Amino acid sequence: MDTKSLMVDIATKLFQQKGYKGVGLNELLKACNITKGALYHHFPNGKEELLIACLQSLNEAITTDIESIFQQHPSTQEATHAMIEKLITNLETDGTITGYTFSSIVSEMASLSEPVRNACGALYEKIQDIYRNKLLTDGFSIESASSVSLFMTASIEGAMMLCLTQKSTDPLRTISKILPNLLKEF
Amino acid sequence: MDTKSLMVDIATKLFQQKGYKGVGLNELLKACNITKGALYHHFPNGKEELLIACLQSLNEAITTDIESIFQQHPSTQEATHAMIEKLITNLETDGTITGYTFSSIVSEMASLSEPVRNACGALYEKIQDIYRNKLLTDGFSIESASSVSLFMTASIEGAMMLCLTQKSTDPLRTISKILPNLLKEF
DNA sequence: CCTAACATACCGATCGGTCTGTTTACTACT
DNA sequence: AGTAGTAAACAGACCGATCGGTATGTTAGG
Repeated sequence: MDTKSLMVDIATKLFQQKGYKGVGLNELLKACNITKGALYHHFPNGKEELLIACLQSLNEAITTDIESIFQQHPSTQEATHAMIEKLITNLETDGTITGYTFSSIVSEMASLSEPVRNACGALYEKIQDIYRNKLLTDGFSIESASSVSLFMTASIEGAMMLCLTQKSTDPLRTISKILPNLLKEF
Repeated sequence: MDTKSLMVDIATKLFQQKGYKGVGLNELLKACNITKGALYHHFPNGKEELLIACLQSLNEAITTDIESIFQQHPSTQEATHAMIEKLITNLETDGTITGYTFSSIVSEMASLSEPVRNACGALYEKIQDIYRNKLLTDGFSIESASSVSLFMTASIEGAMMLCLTQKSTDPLRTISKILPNLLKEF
C-alpha cells in the first residue's frame, strides 16, 4: 500500500473515533509512522485536505459495501437487516464507531467548513440513494421511497449515537426490529 | 443572573454549536466576559467540569420543555409533531443546533470521558422516558412503547444531523410526516 | 540530474491549567 | 456604630505542552 492510501486509511479511522479536532497531527503521524514532510507533500493544504480525502474514501468504501449487501438480498427489509447486523458486528469487534457513520465530523465541522459539510452531505445522499432505489424496486412510490430512505438513514445514524452513549448495541438491534414495521406500512 | 449560571448558559450554546474541543477556554471566557479566575473558582476541575454542568443544565431544560409540550397535547403523535415544529423553528432562527440535541459532544467525548458519556446517556434516557410514558397512555404495550420511543429518539437525532449537512430543515419535516405512520402501526 | 518522496528542525499561536494577587461582602466583637 | 477579620469571588499574569503549519534539508528512483 502506498503512503498516501495508508494515511487516508488510518486517518479515517481516527477521525471517526475521535472527531476532527480530537486527532492531533502528531498523533496521526505517529499512527501512520510517517513525518510531517510526507503529510504536507501529499496534502499541501494540511489536515482539512486530508479529512476531505478521508470522507471521499469513506464515501466509496461505504457505497460499495452497502451496495453489495443490498444486491445480495431481495428486499429492502432483508438487506437492511443484514446491514445493521454488520454494523453491530463492527461495533462489537472494535468498540468504537468505524462503520457507516461519521457523525462526529458532521456535528463538529458542518458549521465551520463548507467543503467538509458538502463532502458529508454527499455521503449521506449516496447512502440514501441506495436505500431509495431498493425501495423503488420493492414497489414503493417515488415519494414514499424518498421519505422512507431518509427516515432509515436518520434512524440508523441516531441509533449509533445511542449505542455510543450506552456502550451497547441494543439500540441498533431495536431499530433493526422496528424498521420492518415501517417498511410494511406503505 | 449569577456568574455561574451565566457561564453554563453561554457555554452550553457554544458546546452545542462547535463541540467540546471546538470551543477554546479563551473564546468561552470572552463570550461570558469573565476571566480564568472566575471559571476555575466555580469549576475547579476546569473545562470538563463545566461541560458536565452544561449537560446537566441541558438535561433539566430539555426535560421540562419537552414534558410541557407532551402535556399540552393529547396523543404522542400530536405532541411529537409540535415538538419537531419547535425544533425546526429553533434551527431556522439561529441556524445552528441549539435544541434538544448535543450530538457533537456525544460523538466527540463518548469514548474519551466516562462522566461525560454518562451525562449524555442520562439525557437521552430522560427524553426517551417522556416519549415512552406518553406512548403507554396511548395504549401501547410496555415493550412496544420502549422500542418506539427509542426509535423516535434515534430518528429525530439523526434527522438533525442530516439538517446540518444539508443546511435545510427538510429532513426534520420528513421525519415529522413519517413518524405518525409508525405510531399507528402498533 | 532532476524531480518526487520524504525527513526534520523550527515557528508563532493557542491550548488548558495554575498561581498569586486584589476586591468585595459579610460576620463578629467591642 | 465602627472596626477588624475572614472567606468568597473574582482578576490577570504566567506556565509548559501542544497545536497546525512552514522552510530547508536529504534521499532515492527514473
